[in-house]
Amino acid sequence: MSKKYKFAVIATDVVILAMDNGELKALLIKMKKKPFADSWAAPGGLVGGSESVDAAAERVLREKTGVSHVYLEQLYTFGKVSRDPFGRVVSVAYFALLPNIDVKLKTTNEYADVRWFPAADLPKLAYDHKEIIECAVNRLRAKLEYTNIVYGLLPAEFTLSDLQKTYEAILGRRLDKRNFRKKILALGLVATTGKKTIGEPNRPAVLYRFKKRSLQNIEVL
Amino acid sequence: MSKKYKFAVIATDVVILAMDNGELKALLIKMKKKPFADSWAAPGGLVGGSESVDAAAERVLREKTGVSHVYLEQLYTFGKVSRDPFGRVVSVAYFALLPNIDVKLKTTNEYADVRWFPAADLPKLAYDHKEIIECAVNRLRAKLEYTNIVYGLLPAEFTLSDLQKTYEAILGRRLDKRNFRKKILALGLVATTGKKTIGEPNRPAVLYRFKKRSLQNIEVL
DNA sequence: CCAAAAGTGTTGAACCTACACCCATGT
DNA sequence: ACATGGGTGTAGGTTCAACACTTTTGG
Repeated sequence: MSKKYKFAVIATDVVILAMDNGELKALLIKMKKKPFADSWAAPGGLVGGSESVDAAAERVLREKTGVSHVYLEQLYTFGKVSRDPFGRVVSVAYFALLPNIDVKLKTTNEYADVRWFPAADLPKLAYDHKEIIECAVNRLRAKLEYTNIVYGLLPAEFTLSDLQKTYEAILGRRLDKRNFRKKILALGLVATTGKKTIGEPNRPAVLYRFKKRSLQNIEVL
Repeated sequence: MSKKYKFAVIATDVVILAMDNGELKALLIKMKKKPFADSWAAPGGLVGGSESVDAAAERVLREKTGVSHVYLEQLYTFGKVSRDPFGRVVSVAYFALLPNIDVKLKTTNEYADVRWFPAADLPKLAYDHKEIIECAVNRLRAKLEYTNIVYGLLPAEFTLSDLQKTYEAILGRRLDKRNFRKKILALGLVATTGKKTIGEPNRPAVLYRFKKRSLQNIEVL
């Protein structure tokens, strides 16, 4: 870590988000090493010398959740000199959206634990990870309003109520059911699958799918 | 530049933008070294070992223009393995907005030339700088619509026509004068100074100022 | 007096918000 | 039968887009 030659360690931290029962959750790992023993943190890792930063973020995501081909976006780069007590580490943060919270959590012996936490109620976090996760949630919240990013948090088929609950959880406010459905259908981002939910103790709901599962800028709400 | 130890060089590139006579311009430097001799590029530099990435961007800006305390925002981090033929360099890009294009350009002997170019009509650029500058202009364009970021491109006192020309140049479309003025005044972001322009061969215009010169999220257009 | 840019209101259309009841299913 | 969430329309207010002429100055 020479000052003279201006080399630095580049790390990536990935804020992994998913909906769980109408609540936005973030995947955190519990650290073993001092000075952050028993602190929680977003999963991260060093960027390899012949690996792009994007590829490193995908790798970290895959190592922790086994998933790939999900929504993954670069968030911000955290470059304060003393953000890591081990030395000069610049972290390029990303956030990932999973369409399903039921992933096998691969708990290596590198970490003491891996768990989902409500994004609105996080434990004490190591490094500047509180700031990073808040940054991710703010970015997601902002993008909900002018893109179709929400597709990243929903499975292939979903009800309009699922969609509305996702919006409400992230925006932190209730939306009017009739106005919401009118707006969503008018935007033409979703199509019915023809199928309906079955086995629930109430009226079956029509299942929809996203016409396109790629990011598009559109006035959503 | 060891693969094993995962060290890398961290650089910062700063896209410096200013309005010039109703046109958005970007400050570029002409390079001397191969393989980019005589190519143009956004000003950049290496991040020092005991310097935050933000501070490095401020330094690069100051070295090229002599200015500080202007709008400066982190843009994106470019981390492809082969983006720089000299070796593994990860670049944290920023963009700066100057309220005035009349700055003394400090042309060191490090570069062959320093000049302003229309952002819509750039020369051949070194590295991935075309992508970086387009990214900056897109970010600026997007933020025009939901923040007061435009203050960064205007001097302390300006006319509503100056403001409108700035919007039009960056958005790339004409705006209706009456609707524009109605909207801007309704937002309450600007106040009159009481002064008027003098010495122009037409009716004097009232000079306005921004009430706050700090970034705020507001539905602007 | 001419050229140039400043300044100023209205109208119709589109959009947004608020709001309450019946429906289909499982238990 | 009852509990649960699914599904549907309208009316009033607000906002937006389109549009042309008069004013004030310098030359």
